[in-house]
Amino acid sequence: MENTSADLRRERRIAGRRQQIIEAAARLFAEKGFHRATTRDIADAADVSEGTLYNYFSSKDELLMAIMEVLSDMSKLGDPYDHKVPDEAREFLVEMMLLRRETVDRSSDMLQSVLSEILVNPELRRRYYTDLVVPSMEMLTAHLDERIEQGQLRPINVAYASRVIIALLLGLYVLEVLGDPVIQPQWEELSQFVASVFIEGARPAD
Amino acid sequence: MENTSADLRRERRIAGRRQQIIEAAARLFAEKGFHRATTRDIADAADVSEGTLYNYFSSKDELLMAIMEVLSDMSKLGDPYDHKVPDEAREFLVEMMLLRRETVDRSSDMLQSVLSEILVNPELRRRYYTDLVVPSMEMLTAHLDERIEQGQLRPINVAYASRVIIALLLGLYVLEVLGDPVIQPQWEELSQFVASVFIEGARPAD
Amino acid sequence: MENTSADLRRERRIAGRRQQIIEAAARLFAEKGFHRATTRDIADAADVSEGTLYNYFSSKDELLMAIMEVLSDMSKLGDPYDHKVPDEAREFLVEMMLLRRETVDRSSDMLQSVLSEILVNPELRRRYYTDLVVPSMEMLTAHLDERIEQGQLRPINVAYASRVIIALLLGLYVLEVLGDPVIQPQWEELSQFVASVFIEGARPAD
Amino acid sequence: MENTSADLRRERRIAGRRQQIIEAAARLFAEKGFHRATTRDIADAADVSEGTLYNYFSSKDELLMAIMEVLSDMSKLGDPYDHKVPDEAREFLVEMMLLRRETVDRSSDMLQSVLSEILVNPELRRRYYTDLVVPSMEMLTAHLDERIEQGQLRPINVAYASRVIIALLLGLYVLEVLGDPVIQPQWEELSQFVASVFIEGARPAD
DNA sequence: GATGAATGAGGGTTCATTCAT
DNA sequence: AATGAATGAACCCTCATTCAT
Repeated sequence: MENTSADLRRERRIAGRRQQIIEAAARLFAEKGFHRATTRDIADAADVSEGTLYNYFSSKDELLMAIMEVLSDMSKLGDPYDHKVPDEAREFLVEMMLLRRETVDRSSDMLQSVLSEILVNPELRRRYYTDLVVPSMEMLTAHLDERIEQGQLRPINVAYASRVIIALLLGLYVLEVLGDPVIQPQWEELSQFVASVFIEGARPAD
Repeated sequence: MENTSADLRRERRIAGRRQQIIEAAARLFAEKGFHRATTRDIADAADVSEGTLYNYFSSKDELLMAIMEVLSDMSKLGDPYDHKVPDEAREFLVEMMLLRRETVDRSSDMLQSVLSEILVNPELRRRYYTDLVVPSMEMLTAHLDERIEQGQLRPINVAYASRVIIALLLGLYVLEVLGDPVIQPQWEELSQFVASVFIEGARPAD
Repeated sequence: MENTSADLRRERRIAGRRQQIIEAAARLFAEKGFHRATTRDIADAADVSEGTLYNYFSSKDELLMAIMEVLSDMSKLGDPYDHKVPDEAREFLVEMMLLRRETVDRSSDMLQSVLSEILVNPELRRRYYTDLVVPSMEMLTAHLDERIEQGQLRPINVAYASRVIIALLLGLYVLEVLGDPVIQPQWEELSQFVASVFIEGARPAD
Repeated sequence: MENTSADLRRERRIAGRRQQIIEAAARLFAEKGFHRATTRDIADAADVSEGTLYNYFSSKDELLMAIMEVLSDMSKLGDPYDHKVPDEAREFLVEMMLLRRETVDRSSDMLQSVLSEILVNPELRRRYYTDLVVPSMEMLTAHLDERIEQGQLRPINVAYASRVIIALLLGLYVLEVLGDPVIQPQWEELSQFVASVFIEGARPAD
């Protein structure tokens, strides 16, 4: 049975290498951009040779796709709002934004590395939209529908609403990357703000 | 003073060439991305030689900065909401989004060419933030302040509100670029939706 | 008119460069083989930069094809046996072999560079066969037919005969490349020998 | 003596592996050329690992030399014309060409794999010439000498004659590789033709 | 002996930039 | 001012070879 254990160890090492490379690449892509990060940079950062890099990924593009896939897998881990869904719409929104914060913090490099290339690489764009945006949107739509049905929200257009929410989260992320000094440190207050406006509106009390 | 007239003509020709090159570059950057568009591509598209291109811009990066500058100049053309500011908050929001549509439509290539590089190029990022985002944010803040003062809005946190609005517009633009089939064609309805939720909230009528 | 002369000069320089590169490449391919000669080697030998090399040929393969083309053009310069065709079959054969000698001597590098790759590169092989072998064979066939008609030769199978002669020349060239010490220095005697056997045979006089 | 039998088995297995690898290599070298066939290709085709390949051959070049050696050994298997040498010169020539056909058919891959590299690799060239060409030439020379002595041929220059014959066979092989549609299928007729011309010449009967 | 992951030198190719014309 | 040929650094990728298991 030593075989099994040896094989296991090897497999783990291999899986480790893959992840190691992906993480290094994500870090560098986020830092200097996909095109300015050379395969040598990545290999060095991942502490492997360039040759090894190509044993795991058939091209630099493939490496980007692999990052994309990790992101996609991370978001596929089931409905993030499922456990203990707050039964108040406002709480739900706040919770959603806090979850978003966690996700972004955990996958910051990958998100950023992929984001800028997305705007410019059709294949990647398609995958991002179908694998990440669409599922999020559908999940959100379903939740909103339910809220409306339960009378927690008035019957708004959920197609628009989910787009607006997704766009808002995306946009806040971009602003954050641009260096906005407010968004990240005051995320909690911002969440409260968003929820409050979304639920109550900004019209003056009569 | 034939000199003056000749000089004028020359200057105009030069300005013309400059603009010609900038537009070609923006088109290509938007289409294939900054790094995949070669200086030869740009020269060809602008109908000049590569050498000439370098008579007008000292480097490819400089060309990107020039695009950035045009964008920045376009947004500096005074407060876009100034003329006939609607005196109702909802109208103001709708108007703002329709204006945004126009701006985006007019400068789509430039916006897209710059956007993906922004996420990855610190210098560009800084300039985009200070030259485009901050001014927009300040203008918006001022307007919101005024609305609040006039009692058209309740006293919300304008720092957050302006960020949320900017983020929303940015995010919608990104979604649009990603290929979302709803946003661009239904922009007017979306504007109404956003204004409606922003003003009245999504809470059910009691 | 200075334009014309300048243009002319430039065109000549360009044509010169092309030829310069082709010759350097042929020399190196012949010496070390297509695969062992690097583009840097070639550029150095041609006294240009590697970049320039790619301004004239889109790839290393293309360079090989260009050599092939030169060879093909050289052999297309009309029937080499046309002028003063000896009216005796034996003289014709001798003349043919001496001509062959000249051709080989003049294009030795190109021949050798192309030959080894031909055996291994289908596209090149096809081109060599159709562009060089077939025309030679047809020309030879025509000549033999004529000789037969004129009664200088008995009615042999010309399809076989031309193949045999072409094969013989090819084979002698290969042997020469292999370092055979007899063939090249004694080419004239060899020519006489071949003609003599071809015409009279090696059967003992009765 | 179980040792002996085990050793024997081992040796046989080893010899088997060696041959297996050589054959795979020859096949691939013939198909795509020495440089385009990677060690991985060869290992896969031979159904061994790349590591194993290097247990049997110290380098890729060595593998080519091994193929060369096999070829050389095959031709060393004694005078192929020895058994029942026809006592007529014409028969001898025909027989020789038919034998050649067999040899070529049997070792086609090896011949082709080695041939293109020969033209380009000095060491290989030397070995091919001394190990294969020279012996063939000597054998042929001896035979011709004998024929002349026996009065079956007139006293031609055997040094030239043997070179011409070897060159012819080599050249026909090259033409065949180039895709000539006549040579291989009509080898027998071609043999008759060659013998006939060689013996009787192509001069018209008076 | 067998394996195949790891290596890294080196290859072909691209492209921003320069400069003589 | 305009050109475009020339440049060469730098990139992505391949592959023969090694070596720990």
